[in-house]
Amino acid sequence: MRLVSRVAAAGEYHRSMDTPARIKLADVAAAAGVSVPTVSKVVNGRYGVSAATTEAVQRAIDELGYAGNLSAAALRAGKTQVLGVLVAEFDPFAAELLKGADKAARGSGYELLAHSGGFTHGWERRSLARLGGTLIDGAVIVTPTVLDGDMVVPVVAVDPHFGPNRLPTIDVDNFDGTLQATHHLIELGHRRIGFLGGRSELDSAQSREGGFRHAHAQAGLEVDPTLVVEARYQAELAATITESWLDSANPPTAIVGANDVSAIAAMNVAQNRGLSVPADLSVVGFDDVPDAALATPPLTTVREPLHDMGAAAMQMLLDRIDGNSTDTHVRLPIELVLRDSTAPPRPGRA
Amino acid sequence: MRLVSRVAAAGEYHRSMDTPARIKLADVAAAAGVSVPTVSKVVNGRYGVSAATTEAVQRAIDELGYAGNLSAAALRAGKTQVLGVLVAEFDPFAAELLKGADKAARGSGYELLAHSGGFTHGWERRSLARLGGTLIDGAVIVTPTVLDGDMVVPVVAVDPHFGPNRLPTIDVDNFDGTLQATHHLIELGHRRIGFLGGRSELDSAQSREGGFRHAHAQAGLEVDPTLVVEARYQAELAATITESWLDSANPPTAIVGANDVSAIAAMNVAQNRGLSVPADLSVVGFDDVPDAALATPPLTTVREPLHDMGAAAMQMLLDRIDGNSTDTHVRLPIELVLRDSTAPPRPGRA
DNA sequence: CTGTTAGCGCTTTCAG
DNA sequence: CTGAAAGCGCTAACAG
Repeated sequence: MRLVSRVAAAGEYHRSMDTPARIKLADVAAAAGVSVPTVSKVVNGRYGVSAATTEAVQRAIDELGYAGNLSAAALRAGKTQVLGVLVAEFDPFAAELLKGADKAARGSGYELLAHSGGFTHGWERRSLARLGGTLIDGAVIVTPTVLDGDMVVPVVAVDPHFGPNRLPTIDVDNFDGTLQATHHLIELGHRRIGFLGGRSELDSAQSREGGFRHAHAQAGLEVDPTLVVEARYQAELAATITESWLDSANPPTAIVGANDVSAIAAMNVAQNRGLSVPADLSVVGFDDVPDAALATPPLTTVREPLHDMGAAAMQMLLDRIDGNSTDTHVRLPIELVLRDSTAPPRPGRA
Repeated sequence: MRLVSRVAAAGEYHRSMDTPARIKLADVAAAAGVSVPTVSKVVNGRYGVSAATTEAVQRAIDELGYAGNLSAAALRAGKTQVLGVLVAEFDPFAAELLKGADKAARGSGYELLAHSGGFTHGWERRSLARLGGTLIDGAVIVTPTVLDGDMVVPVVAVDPHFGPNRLPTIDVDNFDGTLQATHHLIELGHRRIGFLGGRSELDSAQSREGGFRHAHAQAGLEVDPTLVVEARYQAELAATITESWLDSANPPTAIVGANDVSAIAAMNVAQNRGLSVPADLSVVGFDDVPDAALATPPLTTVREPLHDMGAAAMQMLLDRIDGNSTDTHVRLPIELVLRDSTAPPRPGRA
């Protein structure tokens, strides 16, 4: 007997040295002299507890600093008043969306949890399965690549890489983006324009190429097939393709990148060859990531309203959860941001 | 017997209509023809499972797309291989830190969960209590104001508003920041410089005021007591104070804001009075939030390396968890970013 | 109004 | 090597 209690005391002493005891419902119940379920009712504001008891429990809660255990509550109740924003990684794109989503969620009665699922294939599905249904009551998923069928919880996708037909979606008019960008170059006088395409299996990439082609058609221009190559949104590929174009007998005077990364890579290649951007080569990007404005020269590009997209996605999720949802697709406007990487072609080279 | 199975079948059918069945360990076990604990062992890579069984289980997992339930696992095991970044809200400051933390966590074997606790007093403690110990194995807390004593899980604070003595901390040299900013103004020729102070109860605010004063001392200059006023990091207060300074008989020719918000408010006040910034009034801020660069004119300010701070905090947390931790305080360098809101004072007014 | 009972999905002994 | 039993902290029924 004596021994046991001394051991216990030692254990507690040790614990208080590093990790203090996590106070739980049972501790509060003991302190208030009531049962565990009663405390639970008070915590969750359920009816059927006397004012006196409520007050006693509340005092115990405050004194002990009880804050609950999300995992346990989630597991049991199946809902949590927490919404998730699921991303592959916290990159600039995702961070911006997150800010918008946070703002939209404010005051909704839901807390926000953002989760980065890593780069592995199928992160969308895995994150959703691991968190959905217990930890989070719904999710905004950012740029999912694969995600089919019914979900365990309400889900809204932002800029999914597979048309807006499968999931409630927030996206931008990718077609219109490259349309404007290409139109801008044509208006400056460019006639040979290269297109560094995205990942052709993705919906967004196809739309962006479509806009590029349509701008040419509108202007009565032919698209040289050798000037439309798939750079798969990657810097290295974009650089290689740009090299080969500039090596050719009849190089383009301007390039449209399907994303900023490709466009910036193209600028670098040109500049490393002693060419001037935009005097010798004009370049336009897509996305307007922070790097675009910081590039030398600052990159003309198509801006997506990231902040608004995050807010719109969260709002749509909230609507779906409340049940008063009708929208299934919101498309936000893009905007061509003119900076210093575009100019008329050199005389005689157009 | 017969009845029971028909009821079950009906239940499953109905469920597949809206929310598909959440597959659990038991489902996998049934499919693989083994017990639940055996599947658990396979999932967690424990020893003591035959190769044949492992393979069968693995196949069932893949087929069913099992992904586990974080809440349940957390509740039982007490650890999750997930680390948290706790913030009051996902503002630009927090988003930037998050990116850095994400990068540092990559490849560590931990996933990242970011949580915005809202604006309520004591969000730091509540978020930590709700998530700590079950959902997350450790946390980086951004700009906590109150947080004492021992924590339930390893914790690292970023830019806490109370000296670096209580928690492992990542911060910047606030003193050096305003020192450099003020020195810059003095070098330009300014002699009457106003200081829009922060919240004086906070450690960071005191250091920033200290740097301001020290720069004067170094230059052999007196600080006019009427030119050091507490704006509490708030735009409205900063505006009011600036108004009164500009109304005075001997107004300052330059202003140092304890944060960018104050500085930008001061610029607006001056410009609304028809004064030119920087010709009539030079202004310097602190933080380098995105608004600073976008202000008119772009604000000269003290930049904190947010990205690096997030990464350093995560690294410190990882070290603490691994036990091979020695550092308890890392201080990152600030940098004075010269933009267009500072210039020499008008001749004869210095 | 309060407490007892049961169980969410998972992991951990510990028998077999 | 495998399964049966117990329980993490909490909440939803129900009984008292």
